[in-house]
Amino acid sequence: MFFLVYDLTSFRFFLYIFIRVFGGTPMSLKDLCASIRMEIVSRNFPPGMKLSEQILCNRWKVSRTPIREALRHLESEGFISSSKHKGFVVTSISMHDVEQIYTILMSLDSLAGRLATPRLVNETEKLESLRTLCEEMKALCETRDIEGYMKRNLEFHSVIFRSSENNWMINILENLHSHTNRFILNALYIPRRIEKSVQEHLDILKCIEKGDEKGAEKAISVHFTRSLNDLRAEMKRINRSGG
Amino acid sequence: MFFLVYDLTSFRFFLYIFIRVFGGTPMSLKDLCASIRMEIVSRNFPPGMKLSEQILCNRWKVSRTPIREALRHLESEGFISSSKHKGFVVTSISMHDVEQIYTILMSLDSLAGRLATPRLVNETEKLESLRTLCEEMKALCETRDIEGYMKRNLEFHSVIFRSSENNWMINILENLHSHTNRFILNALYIPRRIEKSVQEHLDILKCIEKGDEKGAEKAISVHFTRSLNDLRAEMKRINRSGG
DNA sequence: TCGCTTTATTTTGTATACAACCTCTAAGGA
DNA sequence: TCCTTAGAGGTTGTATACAAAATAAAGCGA
Repeated sequence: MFFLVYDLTSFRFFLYIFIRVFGGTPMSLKDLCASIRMEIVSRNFPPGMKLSEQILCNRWKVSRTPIREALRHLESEGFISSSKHKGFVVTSISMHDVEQIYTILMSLDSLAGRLATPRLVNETEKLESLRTLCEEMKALCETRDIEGYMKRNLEFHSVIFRSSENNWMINILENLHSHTNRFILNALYIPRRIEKSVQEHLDILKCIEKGDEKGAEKAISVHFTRSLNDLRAEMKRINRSGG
Repeated sequence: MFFLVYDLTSFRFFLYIFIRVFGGTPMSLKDLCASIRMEIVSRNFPPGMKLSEQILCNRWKVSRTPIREALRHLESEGFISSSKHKGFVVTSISMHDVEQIYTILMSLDSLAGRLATPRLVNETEKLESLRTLCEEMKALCETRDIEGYMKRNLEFHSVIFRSSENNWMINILENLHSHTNRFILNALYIPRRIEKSVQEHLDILKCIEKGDEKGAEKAISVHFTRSLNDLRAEMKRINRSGG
């Protein structure tokens, strides 16, 4: 069936998927890493879960050697931890971690925004995608599709910091964002918060469109400060109702 | 000989060293990683060097499995890169990378300094070690012991950012600093620069002693900005005399 | 001598085998 | 009944074997 769509530019992609689905060739280490990481970030592999090598082997139809290499990689990214002769466990991410990460994001993400602004001003294509993401967020906010909203939110910030053209910063931010995402999806982001968040994204975009570096920096910093504050309040509320 | 010191609480430690020195048991993965990383940071394994698995196996007397796991770890730390069926190569660090890293350090290291200041004010022990490091730097600056100076310099900043008690930040900064160190040792840090640098460290320390968070943040930011500027100038000078 | 092709050797990628260790269970004694 | 402990079973850590790919080398023709 896949072989009929010859005229698609994405033919190679479909072929790739075909091969993956029917298990023709083993996955590359990078794919393997990405797959396991996705399971963790999506909380399919929840915090504290023991990752048995044998089970992972069966699931991805490879031997323990590549599995272990992938796990070591994820370990240094902070998604899992290992202890000798006891194996790998998915790390848990606490509010304490989120506070620490947000402290970094307030500083780094806004710096990335400042660096990205002059590079984004003339990139009509990327500006357009930022606008689209804002509109989608607005719509998803009204239909209360939190999952979809969070995805766009991450994408919005990614587009900006990737334009900073500072690869060291990009790597750090991608890693940190994936960790916060891991927590936030769990904490069921407060619907009330989202309306304000949409407006903050529009403020950021407005600054970037004007080429106002300092403004963008400030707007991003404010956005993360407020997000953290609201997250703190929400955690308190959950803890009160829970205890 | 080691077996006679039964009454020492550190008996197990000596036994450990004994075993290490005479190669009785294989190294732990962590040790292996640290060893290879040290070789890279110290430029014993220079940028561009092909890391043959077999040679590393012979050197550390372990099989390819733990070597590969260690290499994968160093890969995700950015010290080496790999491509399929071609193996591992020590990454090169360019002035471009250093510019990017310093951009991050200006922001993150000063943030860490701000967070660390209130925690350091009452830690007389750590303040004392910072003072000692400053004095040692001054002395090593006069005897023109660049290597020794750089070691104290890194230690000085490490003591500060480790006191931030933000583990995510500490991990990031440790990694970034080890990369800059890799470059700076190569570039033969300018002797003229060092006098100014000593003074800047004293300024930072003074702010911390006073508990002046904002002052410490600013001083660290200034320090890194100037360091980068001087490094830029030095690179230009080298390139001129080289070309 | 140079350049191309084909073969041989080396090196990496993956699977498997074995050893070391952990954990759970159950038997035995108090 | 509870605690301790020996042992079986299972999991991880490391070494090795084999397959696949890349590099080096030899052969061959111009």
